[in-house]
Amino acid sequence: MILQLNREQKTAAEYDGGHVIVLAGAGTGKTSTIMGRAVHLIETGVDPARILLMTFTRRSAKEMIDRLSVLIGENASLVTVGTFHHFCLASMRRMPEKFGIANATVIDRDDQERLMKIARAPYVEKGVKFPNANTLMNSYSYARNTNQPIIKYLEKHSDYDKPFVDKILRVFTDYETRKKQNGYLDFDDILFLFAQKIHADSEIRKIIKGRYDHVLVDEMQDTNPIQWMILDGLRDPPLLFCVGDDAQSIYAFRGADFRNVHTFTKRIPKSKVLRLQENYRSTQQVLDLSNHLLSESSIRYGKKLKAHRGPGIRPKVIDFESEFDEAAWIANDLIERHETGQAWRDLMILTRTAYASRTTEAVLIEKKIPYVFVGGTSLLKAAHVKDLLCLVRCCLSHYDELAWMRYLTLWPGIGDVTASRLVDGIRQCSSVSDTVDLLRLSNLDRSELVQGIVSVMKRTEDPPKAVQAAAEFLEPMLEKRYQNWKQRKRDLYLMVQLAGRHKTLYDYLETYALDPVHTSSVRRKTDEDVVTLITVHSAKGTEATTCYIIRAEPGMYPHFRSLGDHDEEEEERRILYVAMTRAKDDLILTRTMNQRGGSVWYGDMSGEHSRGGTPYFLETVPENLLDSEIVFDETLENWSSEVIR
DNA sequence: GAAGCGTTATACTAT
DNA sequence: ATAACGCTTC
Repeated sequence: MILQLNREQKTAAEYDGGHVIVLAGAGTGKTSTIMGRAVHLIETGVDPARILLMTFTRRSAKEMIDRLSVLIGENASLVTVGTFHHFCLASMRRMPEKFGIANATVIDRDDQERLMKIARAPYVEKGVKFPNANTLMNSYSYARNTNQPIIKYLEKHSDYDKPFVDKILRVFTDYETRKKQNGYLDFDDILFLFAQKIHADSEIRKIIKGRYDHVLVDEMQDTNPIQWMILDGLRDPPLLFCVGDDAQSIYAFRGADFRNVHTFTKRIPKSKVLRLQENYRSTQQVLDLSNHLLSESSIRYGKKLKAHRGPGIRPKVIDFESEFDEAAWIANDLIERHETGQAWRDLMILTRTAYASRTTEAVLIEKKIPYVFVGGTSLLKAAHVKDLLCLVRCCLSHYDELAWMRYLTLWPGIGDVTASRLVDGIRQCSSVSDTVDLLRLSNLDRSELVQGIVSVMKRTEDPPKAVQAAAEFLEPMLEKRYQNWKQRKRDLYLMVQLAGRHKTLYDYLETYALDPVHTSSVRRKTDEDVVTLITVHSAKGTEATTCYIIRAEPGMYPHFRSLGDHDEEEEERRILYVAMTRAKDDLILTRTMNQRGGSVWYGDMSGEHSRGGTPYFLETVPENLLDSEIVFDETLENWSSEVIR
């Protein structure tokens, strides 16, 4: 297959004057240019194994791999492609002793939060407000990703007094201690440890740098300071080829700063800026609306997307009384379009939050419209799958506190208190078989509890057998616990199947901690003709002929939680911009009169005012850019809230 | 009084 | 799906 590149893209792909940043607007062929770069390098004699390609999301990593293998065949598998986290962890696993991670277990966001909850518990007093585990985790993670002392962050981003800040700092210290005791590695540790070593240890730096000649980076605008440190440590001799768009920076909550792409040439000596400006994806009217949105910002993005494809159809906004009406209308519209010849896969529904799409999803199911949900909860986060995996984890280590807590509390009669007492004992053991003896001797009248452990332990050498044993053992108990057991049971046996792809249980658990499998993506084949229901964050880099942006009402864009913080409000603008620029031909925004919208959150009642200027992004759109329509519910079927349950 | 359990309100984005 | 809270049980 041949890659068609325009002049701008070709210049970028074939640039050979050193480090380079390519500023590429939405739809200007970013991915194609990166692909073009890789192909060009290989054609001019670069060993594919000496190319490293880093992305931010698993989704784009997968897309890169797929496209690369179409373009260059077998050579594609020699190129290192992955997310920053994936690359760092894999590099560290190649020399685990040097990084001190020989026995470490990677924990996901869910486990981090549980651990934080445990660390937080002793500091909670009745009647005294204290940030919840999720909030604490966010602050802590943000501070680490931006490489600043947590105390500095708290002083700047909160109005807590000193004793309160001290208390929070103690929680974080406890969290660190517990993490170390358990041998856990959280997502931030993966980047942090790697960044630290590559800077502090010249021997390690030499080894890792020595593996590559070229480092290609996608979505550069989403790099946070730690990721910058990593790139900094990887360059010279490897050359950087970074691609990004300031207007599409939507990961500030993870420490990214869109200004990074502007300061690139200052930070990296002898580097160059190239631009891609021609949009191939959308029609001009879609871009006019998107351009307008950016033009109202206080930030100058210096960007005006020009369509290569001509004027097209004007975007429209439709108002509904309720989210049920909205969902019903969308379902009807999808069916209509499908009947008139559009493939399901050409239709995409974009949502600001996973939660806000619940109603729409329910109607898609009800109307039997085939769809995939991308973003939000993964299979691995589902309670019953966690139950299964915690039993497997217990069998691998007696000091995995989180796994033991979960497994023990599954049993009737064992709550948090009893479980944590038992865990204290278990952690004193020297092995899992020791633990089995301990549990046998303890005066619990729960001898079945031990049977599960023993039965999985016998099979630890054979991952699918071990996972199957765990599933069979837990089934009777979980069946009573969960309502829609038939569906959930399938997930468990899916996990058994997946175990077949791994040689060891350690490998199995680590793979899915970093790359959680999403229910929908496993249940459906990738090329199936289905509608995509997707969070805007996950949708970056994708496109569809017809796009619906649902719940595009006040309170969503900008999201009400960002109100009052100018930078956050502007990030919300970029989120809507990303959503709009996904559409090729048809852009449809839908709104509801939901509680969160209207004056409640923007007006006097809540007391919250936007200080950033524009309170709601679609308030001030000129008529010639956006058609508008109101749909009353007589025209739709009535949807009761019972449908949702 | 401690421990477990059921009820109710509430929910942003992702490696 | 989970946190916080009040209620029941031992």
